[in-house]
Amino acid sequence: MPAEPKQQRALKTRDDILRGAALAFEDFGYKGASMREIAARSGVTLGAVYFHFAGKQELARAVILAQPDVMVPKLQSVGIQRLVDLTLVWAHEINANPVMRAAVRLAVEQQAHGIEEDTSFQEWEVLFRKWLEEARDEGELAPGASTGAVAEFMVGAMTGMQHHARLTGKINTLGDRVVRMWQLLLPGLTTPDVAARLDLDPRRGAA
Amino acid sequence: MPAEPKQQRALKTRDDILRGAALAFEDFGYKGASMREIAARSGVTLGAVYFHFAGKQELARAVILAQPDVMVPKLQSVGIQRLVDLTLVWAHEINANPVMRAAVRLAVEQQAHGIEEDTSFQEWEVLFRKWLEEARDEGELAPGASTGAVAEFMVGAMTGMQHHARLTGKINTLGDRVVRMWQLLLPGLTTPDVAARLDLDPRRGAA
DNA sequence: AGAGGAAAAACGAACACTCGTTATGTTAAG
DNA sequence: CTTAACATAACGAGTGTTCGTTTTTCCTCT
Repeated sequence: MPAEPKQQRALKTRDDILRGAALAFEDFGYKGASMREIAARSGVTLGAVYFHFAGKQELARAVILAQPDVMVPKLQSVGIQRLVDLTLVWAHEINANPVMRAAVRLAVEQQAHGIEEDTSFQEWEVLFRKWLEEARDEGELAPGASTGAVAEFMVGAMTGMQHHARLTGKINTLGDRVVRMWQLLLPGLTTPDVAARLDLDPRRGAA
Repeated sequence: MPAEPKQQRALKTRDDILRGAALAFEDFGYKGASMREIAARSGVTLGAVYFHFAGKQELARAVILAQPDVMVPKLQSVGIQRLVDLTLVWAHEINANPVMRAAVRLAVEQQAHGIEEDTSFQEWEVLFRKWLEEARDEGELAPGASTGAVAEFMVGAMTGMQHHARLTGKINTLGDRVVRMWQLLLPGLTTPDVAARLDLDPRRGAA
């Protein structure tokens, strides 16, 4: 951030740029989205973009960091139901918020462009394992389930599902796909009675 | 292919270029890999690259088409075991063959660059469902399982796992991850006795 | 209240560079 | 000597970024 904004219109255009950048990054990826395309989609000129952001890298990082941490709160459920709700909220947010979609794509493409900021992968994995262990403490998990391995697999599966849904153009089916994932996973993850009383309605994602 | 090769050394350099292109595409993606980088990694100059390939698009398509269809044969197993073996061979091939890794990345990135050639997604999904239905015909599947939904999920999960393993730098753990996927999926997919007699050794991937 | 001015914000042209591609030159094989 | 196989150099378009300029906003002083 080369300048702390001191006028309200600055914040407005800064937001416009962030949204425009998200749209461009989502469509073309980091390398494919040009600063001119970003400026065009933001409704501003190149100079304005460089007034608010130091360069392309920081713009991408700003998009990644703009994904709200709103995901975690708002959920008063506990145990596995909380884990389910987390994925449903994630699915809902993905196809409601373009900034979130761009952030996921950028985080996945990252590696070479010095963004680092693992932000999504290890963070999600840690979060998943945390709730899994809480579920195990409440006796909801099947005896053989390893929380680390399950969390690792779920993070990969979720990003893969998002990828698959985006490429096939059916991003709006993400919620249903998440539900089907749970229907497949639950028998091996928990006891039948726990699985039976879980609420798998994708509409739980809209908090 | 702008020229059918008429000398043997031409075939050698053509292979060098294909391998160099695969390495570059794997590291930087389609847009990020420059023709100069490809030429450098191939040990030749730009002119040689353009003598053997018409352009970047065709070079990428050649890399994709170079992935051997060796996956399907060599497996004399049937039913779900065959499906398991298919994923294990895939995992083994991924971290043994750089051309395969590049092909997967290119196929996943495709979309905008006019490569099309879906080659991986719908094809894999069709293949998976085919073996799933064969497994159901042999009575190995649990009554509630939908072959279409399972195949769709597995394709997404597999590409997601590959992505996750590559980003975290642990591509060699792919086989173990595939095994853990099956351990999670099988309880909800088949009957306990069928699951018990399956062989999940990742070394089955090395045909 | 209203003119003056400084700083903030946005503009737009230009720079240095890399890109994919092509044209031309040079070497090796038959 | 002819042509295939490669090397070298250049072109035009597009890239990220910089910079001088203009416009807008806000604060001050009479």
